[in-house]
Amino acid sequence: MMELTRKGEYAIRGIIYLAQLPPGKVALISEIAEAAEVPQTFLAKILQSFAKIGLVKSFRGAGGGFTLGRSAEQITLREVVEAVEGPILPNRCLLGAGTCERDGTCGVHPVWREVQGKVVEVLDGVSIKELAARKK
Amino acid sequence: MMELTRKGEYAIRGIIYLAQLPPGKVALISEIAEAAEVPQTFLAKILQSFAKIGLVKSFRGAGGGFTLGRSAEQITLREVVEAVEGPILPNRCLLGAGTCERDGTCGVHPVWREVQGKVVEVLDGVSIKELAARKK
DNA sequence: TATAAAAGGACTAAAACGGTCCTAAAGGTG
DNA sequence: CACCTTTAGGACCGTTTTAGTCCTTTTATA
Ligand code: SF4
Ligand code: SF4
Repeated sequence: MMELTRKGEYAIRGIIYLAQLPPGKVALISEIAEAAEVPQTFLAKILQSFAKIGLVKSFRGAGGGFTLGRSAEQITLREVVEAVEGPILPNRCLLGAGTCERDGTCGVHPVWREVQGKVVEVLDGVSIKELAARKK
Repeated sequence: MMELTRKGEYAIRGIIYLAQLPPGKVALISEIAEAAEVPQTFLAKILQSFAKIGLVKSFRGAGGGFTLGRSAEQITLREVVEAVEGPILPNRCLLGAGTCERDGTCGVHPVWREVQGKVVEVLDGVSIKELAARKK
């Protein structure tokens, strides 16, 4: 249960690599992919989607590449994971009231909410900066 | 991320129904399925797998059906979920050392272990008995 | 023996996963 | 301007998982 997909794993590795670069330096997708040991074209898709939401910045043409969209301590692991996997939802009924017609009386519902809360708390508590530093 | 499948949801509903029955009473799969609002043949598969691991007991023939394998307070939500979805694993590398060759130096690894711990803690903390009582 | 269950196995459609590949667009460089 | 570099976007694809159904067999009861 609850497995991170490859996409999520790759995303994290890629963004940590970016965080380990000297600030302002741009990295080629080929460079990131190699360092993070991730399929290049797949990672490209991931970083492109990150660029759209501002998590990273991208530059085209010669001398282009990717950089973090903001400083590494302002990016949490949760953001990265959710950007790629969608919101942390142990069960569908957490999406909104009425998703499950039983949610009013259901005793399990609050348990899922608690699980969600705990996971979010952990993932929100760790920044990419921390992760980048730990690895060095 | 981390979504319970229908199978898991159905399993929980089904087993809670069993827990709400007077002790010793057996329930037909058709009865459970209707009460829990779950596709009958699908639930049958689930309960059959539960019977194999002793989570429920099954009786064939006229007057047969399903009962809990032990008392409801001795069955945790975690057991039910894991029986149907497999172990709680936010990431593959938690399966065992060496699953990811990076796990030695990886700073993210401990985060997943923490997530796993929290989720297991919550799910272990709630028994089917509690859930059955809450719903009544 | 007839009947009433669960058990087991085969099968399926649809979605998600885990990518690849090709073309287009944008930005530098000579 | 032409050319090269690099990301962006879209189409495509094989495999696995999900979410079931259906049919036959076995076991137990009446
Ligand atoms: S039955 Fe309860 S736990 Fe299951 S989906 Fe509905 S509200 Fe959520
Ligand atoms: S890189 Fe780290 S988090 Fe990712 S699978 Fe390997 S050990 Fe786990």
